[in-house]
Amino acid sequence: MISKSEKTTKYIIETVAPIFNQKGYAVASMSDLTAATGLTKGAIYGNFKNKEELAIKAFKFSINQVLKSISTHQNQNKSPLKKLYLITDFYKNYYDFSKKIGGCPILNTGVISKNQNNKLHHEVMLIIDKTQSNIAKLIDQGKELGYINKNINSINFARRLYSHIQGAVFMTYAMNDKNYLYEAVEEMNLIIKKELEKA
Amino acid sequence: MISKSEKTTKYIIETVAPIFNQKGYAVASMSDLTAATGLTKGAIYGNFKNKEELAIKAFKFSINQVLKSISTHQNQNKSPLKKLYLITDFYKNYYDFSKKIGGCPILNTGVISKNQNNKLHHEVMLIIDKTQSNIAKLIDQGKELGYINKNINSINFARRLYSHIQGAVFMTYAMNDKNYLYEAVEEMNLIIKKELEKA
DNA sequence: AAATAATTATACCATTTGGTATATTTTAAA
DNA sequence: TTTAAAATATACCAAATGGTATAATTATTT
Repeated sequence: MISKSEKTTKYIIETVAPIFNQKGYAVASMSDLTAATGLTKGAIYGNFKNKEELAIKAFKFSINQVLKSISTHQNQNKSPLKKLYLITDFYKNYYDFSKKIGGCPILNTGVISKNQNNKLHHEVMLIIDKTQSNIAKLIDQGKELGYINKNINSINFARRLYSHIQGAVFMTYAMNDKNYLYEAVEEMNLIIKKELEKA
Repeated sequence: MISKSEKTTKYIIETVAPIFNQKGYAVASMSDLTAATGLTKGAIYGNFKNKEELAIKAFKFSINQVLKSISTHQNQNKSPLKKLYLITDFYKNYYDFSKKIGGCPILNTGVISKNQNNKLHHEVMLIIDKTQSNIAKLIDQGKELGYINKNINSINFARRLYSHIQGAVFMTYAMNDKNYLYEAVEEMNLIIKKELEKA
């Protein structure tokens, strides 16, 4: 059975995640967190060792929200190639989607934690690695099934795709302009068609 | 003649710029700044209205360092098309270059100031706009001189170029891997060749 | 329902925050 | 070189920081 404290632990993480995502570990203050949750420091420190532990769990929660949504979106189709297109398609709505969770956790935490918090930065690297190798696996599957050109470097292509999209995510946020994402997705789709798809 | 205070004002800005660039406006504390400069708060507040004014001037200083270097690099050649290639070429060394000034000021300030400091965020947007229109102008000149395809949208291409490179800048920093920049530059060069250059 | 255990609130801690008034020093002008 | 002005250092301020010990409250078990 689910205990009371497990509920509040979950509640704290969910409530606090967007704040850490927006402000970063250092700037998100305990009073920000108590104000948002309606709880006291006693409650928060009763459920988490310190601010850092909470920040890391909050980051993982935010990331999971993104990964789950991508995964769900992907499952619209079984074909590895179609799944690739569904990934780029997902990012068409990424501005609105990520706004709800306080921005892109990879971009924000990636930049903010770089010179501030090694543990958080490490988490970011793990997620990027994981995401890229998932894309690479998809490409490999496409090769196996004969949809994708065999002489293309899967992990290389995954890196290009990810880098390209994250650039658009940054630009969209920095300039408040969704078109960067739209344009990048269009461009990536063309590249997938030209370079990956077998004639 | 250059007064003493003008010197210290300049000295403070230069010394403090990398700190703001790394930590962001809020996290860079006055004691960080006094420690780095070897000056006291009295000296700093005697030369700047408050921390925010200093942060903005520091950002402008950091940006100017980047823009000047790009400009110098570009001046190796007169041809607009060659200048475009020199821009992408500049970013091959951007990891090492920007490291010296505390990271990429556009990326860092763009992300960190987004939900924190409107004035800084505004400065970021101005610089991105300016940079993109400079690239667009170069493309337009290339059209005039007959080197570049006339039916290509200059500002659109500038946006793509900038977005692409900033993505690689982010990835390079987040992953401590210069290859993202190398790969993006290679890809951009191919795109310039294929889409811009007249046959 | 009573007793125990787990959870949350309160009140506090030392330290640090940005900023300022004033004293001291240094610079530039006479 | 003396004097006025400008710049820097010192000492302080109230407010906020992360964190903790303990008291009060709520869940859970018996």
